[in-house]
Amino acid sequence: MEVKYKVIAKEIEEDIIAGKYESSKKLPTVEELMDIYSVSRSTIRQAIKRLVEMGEIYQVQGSGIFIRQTSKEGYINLQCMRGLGVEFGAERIKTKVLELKVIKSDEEISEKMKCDIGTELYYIKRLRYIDNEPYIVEYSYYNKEIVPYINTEIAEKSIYTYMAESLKLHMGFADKVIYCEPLNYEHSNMLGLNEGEGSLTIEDTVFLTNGLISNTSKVICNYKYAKLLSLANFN
Amino acid sequence: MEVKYKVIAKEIEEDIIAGKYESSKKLPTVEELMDIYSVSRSTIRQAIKRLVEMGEIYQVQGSGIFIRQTSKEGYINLQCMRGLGVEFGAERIKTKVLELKVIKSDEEISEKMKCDIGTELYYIKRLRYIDNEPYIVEYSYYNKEIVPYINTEIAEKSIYTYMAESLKLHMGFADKVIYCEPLNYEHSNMLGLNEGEGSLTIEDTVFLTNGLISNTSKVICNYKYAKLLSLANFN
DNA sequence: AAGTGGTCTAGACCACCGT
DNA sequence: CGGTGGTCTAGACCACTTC
Repeated sequence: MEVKYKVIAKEIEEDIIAGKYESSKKLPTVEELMDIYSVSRSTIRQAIKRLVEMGEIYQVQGSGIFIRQTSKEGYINLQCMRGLGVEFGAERIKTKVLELKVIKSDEEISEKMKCDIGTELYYIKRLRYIDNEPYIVEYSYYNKEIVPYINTEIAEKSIYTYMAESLKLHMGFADKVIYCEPLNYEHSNMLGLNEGEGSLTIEDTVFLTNGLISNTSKVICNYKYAKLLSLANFN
Repeated sequence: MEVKYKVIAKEIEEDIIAGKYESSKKLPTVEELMDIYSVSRSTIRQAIKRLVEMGEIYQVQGSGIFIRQTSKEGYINLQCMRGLGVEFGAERIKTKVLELKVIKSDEEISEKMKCDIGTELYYIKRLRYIDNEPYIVEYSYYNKEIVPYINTEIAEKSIYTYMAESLKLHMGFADKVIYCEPLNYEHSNMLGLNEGEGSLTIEDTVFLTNGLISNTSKVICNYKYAKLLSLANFN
């Protein structure tokens, strides 16, 4: 994170959040930013590109760099994986670990996680609350060769934070499949809804930067509270 | 689209689809690609970056560029806006235009489209089928100052194609909010489902490259057929 | 140690927007 | 036409993986 363009992107982002450009909705020009940060054009453009991808700003050729005024409040951001705690603030999220055990991968999971059948996996079932309302039911599998140890205490907090900060794993990217499925009896009970009502469901496959799959999850969301946000581009 | 890095990205993508790297799952090195296309390092890196964003490949520092083996078959891709016809093939999609008229923007829509109250808008309601199964109900509003003319014939095909190719509009990016909502009586009938069942719903706001909003839509999807795909990154 | 991707520089020229 | 972003080049050095 100590590379220049990431630091500059972060500083610009903080300026935006602090309201520095609130009046004009416009950032300094690329040239001005080069002067401000004493770096080359391409470094500025890398920083800007990062902010464009994060949905903070957009660029108009010949005109300038403008602030993108999309409220991200209350939405689960699909572009950038951070975990619920980071997204909403750890104090709003409570987690109950319902099951946590080591299992051996069967054919179906091996297919998804591209691992051998019989590979040891952590299987974790959690119920997570937001502002004390049942929010999601989550089933997840972690490859024990990559994540050698998880206990209840860790699973009650953020497993992603644990993986990144304690295990120093480099998480790279994730595939997410999103669909709607009728709730079964158990899940409807857990979420305080009725059987047969819809659920917003997300299936995640998480890859390390080296391309290995660390975990897969199925997340069943309470449709009353869960809203996702995605920022698309035309190509 | 005639810029070098986009052309190169397209060629590499076609090679991938054609199965050129199927055995190794690995692309040539950046250096080799520079030679192959006779361009500079940064042009190759721009092309590669584009393919990374599209979820085609991933890079591992010190190791190489690898093919990302995610099946995109049958999913609506959230990253890149193309319209259903392009996504699934125009022959699989049929569209029935249920309503098409010019209205004046009220407070609620003006808020969403950041236009003045009273601005003329096209209001279009469509039912779209995939493989002859009812797939989505769509309500959309187009700013008439930007899209001055739409008729039923156009709305039966792809409005996006019309905007890009006939009107030469430069579509830039879009916000998408995704949630699940119980179907009302009318929509359940239209989709051949039961009232109260869930629906996967997407609210789109589409921006031109200059930051103006051309249209907003609410798309109610048949949960039995609609699956979305999103590719996330850790930052 | 060799190979390969990641960051950064300095500079040139092009394309588009607004006055 | 001046201002501003978009593309491209050539080259240097760093960081990580692999052997």
